[in-house]
Amino acid sequence: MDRSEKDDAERRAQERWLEELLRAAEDDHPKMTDKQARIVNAAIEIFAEKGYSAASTSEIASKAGVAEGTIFRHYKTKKELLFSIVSPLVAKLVAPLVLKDFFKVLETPYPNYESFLRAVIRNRSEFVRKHLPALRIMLQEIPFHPELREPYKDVVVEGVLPRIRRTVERFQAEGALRADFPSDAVIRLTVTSAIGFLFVRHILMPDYPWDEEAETERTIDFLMHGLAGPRG
Amino acid sequence: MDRSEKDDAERRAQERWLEELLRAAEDDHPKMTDKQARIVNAAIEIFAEKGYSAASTSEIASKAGVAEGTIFRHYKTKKELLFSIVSPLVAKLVAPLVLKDFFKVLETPYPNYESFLRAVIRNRSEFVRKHLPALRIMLQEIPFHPELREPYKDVVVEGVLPRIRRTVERFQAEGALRADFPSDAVIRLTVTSAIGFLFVRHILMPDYPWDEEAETERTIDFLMHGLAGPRG
Amino acid sequence: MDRSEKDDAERRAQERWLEELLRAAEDDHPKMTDKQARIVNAAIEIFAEKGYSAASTSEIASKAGVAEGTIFRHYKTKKELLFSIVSPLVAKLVAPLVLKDFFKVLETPYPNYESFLRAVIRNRSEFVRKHLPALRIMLQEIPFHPELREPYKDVVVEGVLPRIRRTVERFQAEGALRADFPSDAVIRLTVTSAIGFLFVRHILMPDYPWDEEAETERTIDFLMHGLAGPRG
Amino acid sequence: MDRSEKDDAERRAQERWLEELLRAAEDDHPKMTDKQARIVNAAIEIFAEKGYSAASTSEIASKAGVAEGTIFRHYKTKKELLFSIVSPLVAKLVAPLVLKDFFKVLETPYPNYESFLRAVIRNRSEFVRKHLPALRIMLQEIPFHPELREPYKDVVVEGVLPRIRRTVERFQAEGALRADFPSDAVIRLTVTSAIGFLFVRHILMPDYPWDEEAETERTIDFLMHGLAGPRG
DNA sequence: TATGAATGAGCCTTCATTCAT
DNA sequence: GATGAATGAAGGCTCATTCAT
Repeated sequence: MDRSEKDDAERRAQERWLEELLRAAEDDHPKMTDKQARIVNAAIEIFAEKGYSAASTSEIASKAGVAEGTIFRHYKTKKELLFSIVSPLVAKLVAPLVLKDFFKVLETPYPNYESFLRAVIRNRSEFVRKHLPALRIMLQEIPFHPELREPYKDVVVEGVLPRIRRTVERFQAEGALRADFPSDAVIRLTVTSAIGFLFVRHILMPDYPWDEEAETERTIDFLMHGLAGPRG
Repeated sequence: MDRSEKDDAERRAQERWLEELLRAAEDDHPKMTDKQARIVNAAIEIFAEKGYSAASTSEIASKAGVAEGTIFRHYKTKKELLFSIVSPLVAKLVAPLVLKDFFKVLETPYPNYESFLRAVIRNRSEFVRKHLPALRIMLQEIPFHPELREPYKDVVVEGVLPRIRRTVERFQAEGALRADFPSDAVIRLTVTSAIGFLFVRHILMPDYPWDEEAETERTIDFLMHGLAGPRG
Repeated sequence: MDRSEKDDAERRAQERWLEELLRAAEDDHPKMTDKQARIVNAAIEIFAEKGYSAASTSEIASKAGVAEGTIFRHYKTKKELLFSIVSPLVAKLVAPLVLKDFFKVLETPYPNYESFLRAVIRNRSEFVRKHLPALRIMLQEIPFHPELREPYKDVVVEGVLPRIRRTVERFQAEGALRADFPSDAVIRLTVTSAIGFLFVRHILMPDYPWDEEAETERTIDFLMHGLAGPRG
Repeated sequence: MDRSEKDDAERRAQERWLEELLRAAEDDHPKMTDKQARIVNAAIEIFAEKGYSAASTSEIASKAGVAEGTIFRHYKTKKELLFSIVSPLVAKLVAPLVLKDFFKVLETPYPNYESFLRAVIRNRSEFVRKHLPALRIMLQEIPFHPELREPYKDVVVEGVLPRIRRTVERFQAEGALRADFPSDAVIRLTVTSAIGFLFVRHILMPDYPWDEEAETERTIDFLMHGLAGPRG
């Protein structure tokens, strides 16, 4: 009992620490004039509502309560306005993955896939809630703007993925995750389950009376059972 | 042995039957003139490539090798052209769900969640491969066109979902699926895992050297373990 | 008497022949629709009146009696419209200079700088009268559009000028033109006098009651006296 | 010999005196703040490079290193800035013509068309070199701004021209200039030859390796031969 | 006096749609 | 049915000009 209580405490500590870490990687919002902020907010609203291409700068201007020319004083083009919204978001999504400390938690004496998932899912859920409209825009526009993906492609494929793969393989070797799946499959199933949850929760059915805590736990429980190793 | 062999045969029969059923619900292609077909194909290509709003009818016309006016002889508006592509697709996606026979398989003497998943996933994978560009367009445009969702909303929420829920709950009652999850959670996890697989397989990483058969089985295995009941 | 009468006849024949030659190099006007012609005419009028940059396509459209969009069906950009007016004009100005036969007249048994000048000045005067507004535009815009000059630069500098130089030098050697000037100076004085006349006549003071015939002769007479060699 | 030496001395004196006179009519440059001077210089550069209409005040401001608003503190409008550059130039070009003393030289005991031309051409050549970019602008914009010409029209047509005409006619009567040309033709040929030289020298081919002294003399020699009277 | 953010009219250009042939 | 010239509204963007600081 003593032992597992201590473990639990450890795990909770881990989770808190990771959430801290993730949260820390997010604050920025450079100084903006009042007008600029209104432009960005109006743009987010309208891009989210009708899509980037179908949104007109004149509509954005009038919703922001500024002259159309004012938009172009702050952003050279409509596209630059879009990118000013989406780029930092993509950056913030990738940021934690490249933090030196991000995966370190899994190398602690009490490594724990479950705690890790919990921390990440919670944090990302908060993140999604906070940036929902801009994320909608990002999902819509990323397919049409390679410039948004390009800078991160190599980082993810060559930097992040191998690290995750190694981590997963260690868990598999230790018997914590099933070893009959290639590590890539484990990653895929983990990620789609987590993102699937966030997508359904925040985008597909945001108005469903979610018990977020419970649903998060269920998703994790489902994942852990689905991926459990002999020891799991 | 005899028993399980018989069961296996049954299951395979079920799967085949369901795949037949799903496939049968798909053939249509109303009579189109050659020109019309070229217009639609060009539109699919260009909508997929740059999005509906950013695509121009003149570009579609020239890719289709017809005059611009010809498009408007067949489709009153650009939007009607979009809908002529996307609407039948949405219909075909919903169609099997409302087939009287679709869930009947689950009421047979050898009900089997796993077989059911296998049949559905395989069929949808084939479906996605066949309609990939149009599905891309659908995913892009559905958020901006309630008219595309509206006709199916009630059917799904009031017709399909309750039926699935009942089915899942029967499996839970029988101990085939875990009963500690609400049926909605079971459905959500099932659907997001399946769709997640199809999305990664066909849209996110279509060029990855997939072993489709194996990956499908892994996804099902993962799901079954994640959702296994005491008997599972 | 006989002799000089015969010479005179020869010279007149030469002049007629050269004028023919110059005139022949000019007819084109590719097929244009009525609308296109109206657009071009309106553009010429307005470009001439207020300059290319200060002219607006909407004004051109309304003067041409067409919709603004119609302009851009025929000319991709406003600049292309400008060039469609000016480019052929520059071409036509250079064209005679590169004709094989153009300077041949000066190699005939009765070479005659004077006749040559007369033919050229008369023809160019007619040319200017015919294309006055477009020439105005050309003069205005050529400094700002190297693309208009570039194609002819080498042709003139390497092809035409040396030929003129040789011709002038032959006249100088024969004593028909003064030999104490470099050939380049002779050319410069000839050209500026001729163009100066055309400029004053058609652009600077088009409303002055010119006796064109007399003034042309005076210009030639002035030139011939100014450039006369010992034999002249 | 004595006589002609004395004449030559007279002539050189005349030339020097006239050049003095012309030069004296030019100094002005009203007091300008440093900023204003930078604005004007930047404007000259940019107007000359791309034309008045195509130049933007913001580009001028940034080249001048001042804020955009600063331009409008000194010049109510962009046009006023243009005029502040061009108007004084036009004035300076006309100024010598209306000087009481300007033609007086021609009424001295040793009147001399040639000396007069030499003095004027030299002076204007210096003038052009000094004000080249602004002169370019003037040439470009004068056709579009009657306000620039208007104030001088009457002065020139009614004041200056008749005086020149009288002078020329006196030379003709004296046999110094050919009398078979109307005085207007003599004036035209003189002016276009002189301006033609300056134009070719400074604008059309500023990079040609001019021997300015020799070329000026040739131009004058050419003019004098072309216009020589029986006595010339 | 100097600034530069803000303005909004107006520019060039695109585009869905119409219609005479 | 098919064409493609013509349309004109609307779009993104520029620019001379104003004004609070």
